[in-house]
Parts: sequence; structure tokens; C-alpha cells
Amino acid sequence: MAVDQLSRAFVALADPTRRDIVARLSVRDATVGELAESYAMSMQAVSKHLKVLEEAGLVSRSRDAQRRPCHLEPQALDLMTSWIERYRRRAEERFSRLDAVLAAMDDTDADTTPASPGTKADEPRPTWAEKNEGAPS
Amino acid sequence: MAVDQLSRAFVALADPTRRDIVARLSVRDATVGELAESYAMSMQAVSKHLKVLEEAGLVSRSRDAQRRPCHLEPQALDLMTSWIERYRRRAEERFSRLDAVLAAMDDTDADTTPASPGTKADEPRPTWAEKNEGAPS
DNA sequence: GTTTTTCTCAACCAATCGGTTGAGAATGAA
DNA sequence: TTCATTCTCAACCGATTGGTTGAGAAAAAC
Repeated sequence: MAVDQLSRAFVALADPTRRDIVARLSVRDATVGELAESYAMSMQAVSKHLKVLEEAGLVSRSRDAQRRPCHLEPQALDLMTSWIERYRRRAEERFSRLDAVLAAMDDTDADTTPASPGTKADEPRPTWAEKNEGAPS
Repeated sequence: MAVDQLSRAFVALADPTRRDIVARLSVRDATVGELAESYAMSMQAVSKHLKVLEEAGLVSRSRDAQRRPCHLEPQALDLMTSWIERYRRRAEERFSRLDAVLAAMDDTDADTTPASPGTKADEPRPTWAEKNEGAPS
């Protein structure tokens, strides 16, 4: 559904079964069959979960005869962490002691206040993140 | 759907609009109406998105007359980061130079190899993570 | 009081999700 | 070739999602 990499990654980890698969693969690679033994669902269902993880870039698969060993790809996790951390850090800075000072700066610095509270944009179109960052979403 | 906090958080950030809302709230609190101006959808839709974020613990809301200012809650982001980082770190350790050594240890150490490749469990029930960690999922 | 502003709730809809079953592709073994 | 193993694809199903519209609650302003 969500076309972008980041959405796919978050969607992928939103399911408990898929998070459990990621946890297992962090220890060692595994085949679809091996993974499927652990869950109360068909191998087809597990295969579907792996497809979601694969399309999110979280898992890659090689070939070993009939088997399709699954391998965790940590870089995809980095992408998520860096997105989250960016905004967490930003939010926490706001609660720091410099809060009042920064707020005062906000009122005069148009770059950090792209859409000031009173200044209502007439049109919706571009996302806030698009207007203000490189590629946050 | 997913009942646990972590699932809710990942579900919440899986939607691009909701990530954009989080990005905006990381800079400053905002009301539903202010947020809704930026998106090509009704205020009701934005209100629904905020409800999802709120139930995930990512956003809290106070009261100011009719207005319901939304406030980002960074701790919920921490929860996600720490889950992701745990398994990313684990996976990356596997690719380190000690890989061969650890693999050899795995074959003898039953604690780090709870379900050895050949040892097939007869029953599915508990998740892998439940059996091997505190509360990973 | 009435009206305005801000927001949520309820009902609805098409699309997607997470599971199922059944068929079959791909590979290695007999 | 035939058979067994491992896995994916396709079709289907009920439940959930992300949006809509319409009605109305809550608070301040008139």
C-alpha cells in the first residue's frame, strides 16, 4: 500500500509475527519451513509475511536447493532508527531549558517557523516535511 | 488491531500523513485544525489519524477552550528505537569477524541456540521472542 | 438565550490485510 | 522418469484501514 521504503518498513514491523521473525533472524538465518514451525499458521502465511519483510528491504533471500534461506538486512533498520531519532531529538530539545529562548527565536526566525501559528496557508498540497526537510517521510 | 504498545506505534508511523504530523509536532504543538490545513483531507480524517497516534502513546492532547492542542511524546519513540536497535546490533554482530567463532559456540551452547537447526519443535505455541527474551515483541 | 468555532462520533464505502485452501513450480533424490 | 521436499502463487474470506459525509458535543462570543 504505502509505496515508499520507510512506510513499508514500519508496516512490516507493525505485525507481531513479523517482529518475531526479525528477532529470530537476528540470531541466525532460517528457511521458511524452519520459521513456520514456530507459528500457529500455515507455511503459506509465513511465506507472505516474509514477502512483506523482503519488500520492505528488511530481509533478503538466497537459494539452497529447494530451500530459501532468509537473512536479516540491518541497513533497513538503520533507516527507521534515523527517522525516529531525528524527531525524538528535536522534540526533546524543545523540553530542554533553552525552550523559552528557542520559542522566542521561533517568533522572529521564519526559517525555523515555516508556517507561523497565525499565518494560515491557503492551500494544502505539499507536506510539512517536504517543505522543511530533505526527505523525512 | 494489534493490542500491544509496540505494534500500535509501528502501525501509527506506517502512514505517511501520520509521520508528517509527528514531524510537525516535533517542532511545536498544534491543534487539529492547524494540522488539517496542510493535508488534502477533512478535519475528521486528521482527527482519526491523531487518535491513532494518541492510542499509540506518541501524542498527547490537552485542552484550551474548544481547541485540543497536540503534543509529541518522545518516550514512545524511545520504545521503538530500543526494539529496533536491539536486533540491528545483534544482526551486525553476526557479520563481524567473530562470526565463525560464535557459530561454533552456537553448535554447543544450548542457551544461545534455543532451537538448534536439527532440533525441530513438535508444537508451535510460544513465540520465539517469548522463549528467548524478556519482552521483545 | 443564540451563534460561532473547534472538534469528535457514527455510519458508510472501497481497498487492503492476515489468514485459509488448493494447485503447481523448482530442485534434488531414487 | 518418477517421487519427495520446499516453497510460491491464486483465489477466496472476514476484519480492519483510511477516507467520506452528516450530526452533534463543548466551549467561548455575541
